[in-house]
Amino acid sequence: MPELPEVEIVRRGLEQALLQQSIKHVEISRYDLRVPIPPDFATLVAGRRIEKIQRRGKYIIMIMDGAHAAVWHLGMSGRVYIHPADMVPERLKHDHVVMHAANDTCVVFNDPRRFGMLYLSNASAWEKEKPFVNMGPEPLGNSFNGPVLQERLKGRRTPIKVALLDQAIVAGVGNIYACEALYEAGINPQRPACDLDTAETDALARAVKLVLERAIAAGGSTLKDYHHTDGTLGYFQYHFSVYDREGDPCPDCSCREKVQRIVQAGRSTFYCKKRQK
DNA sequence: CTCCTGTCCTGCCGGC
DNA sequence: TGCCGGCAGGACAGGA
Repeated sequence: MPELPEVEIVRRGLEQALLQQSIKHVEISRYDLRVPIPPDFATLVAGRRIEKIQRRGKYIIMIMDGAHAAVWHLGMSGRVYIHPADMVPERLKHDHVVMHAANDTCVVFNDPRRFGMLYLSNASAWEKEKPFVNMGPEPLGNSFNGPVLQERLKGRRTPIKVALLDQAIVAGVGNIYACEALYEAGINPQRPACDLDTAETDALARAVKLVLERAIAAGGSTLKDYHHTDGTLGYFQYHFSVYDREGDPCPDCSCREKVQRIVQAGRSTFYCKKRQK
């Protein structure tokens, strides 16, 4: 899925297309996402004006008049297409939700694996919902830095890679950027999280910020089927240092090592065992 | 508390 | 060509 950078790109696209627009109507063809869409979602959203579109971790929150907030997660395979008013969108398999705005912009949520999530909350209380109660700091905000990260890793003997995937440690980091940040910081993904010293957590916090910012600047990464919200492809030029590059030479060519793939907590980790200590 | 496993679901790719 | 196993960006529940 969409990790933080991809979700942020989607958020920006939605903001451009929908801010201050009213929702004319919503078509829902499948309610049975992993967490089902509430049956009255379409009814409650119809006629509402979108006042703000926020992101928290990998979630998008659309604040509407009438004190509603739509909370949206794209899961592993979710995509958002934004069709301008003059385009009649072709109906694709797995288009589960189609929102029509007053200006005839049409927003489509397509999610083959249906791991996504879409529900209604309250505009002033969405942060009290389950996903956000224990969520860690926003990595790109001022409240995330080396000391904060070190504090949050205290007592966690789990491998640092696995800890980075825990949304309670830091929000929005997924499998790709966890690998990339650890490579950038030169830290072995298998190190127990609480063993990192001050200099290392400092380097890691900086690396997390760097890889996320870089990816946002590149327009979100293009991986297999990731598309921008306008349906155009992302940047093919952008590629990862280690993620999905097993056997490739380490991009830090001075170490002359090959990228390794291991499995941690059931998920692939890619790293350079020479560069990452 | 932490940590480990299994599960939800479809699509795609590689091997035979 | 087709079938089958393994794997995929996430998050949660349940149990040790």
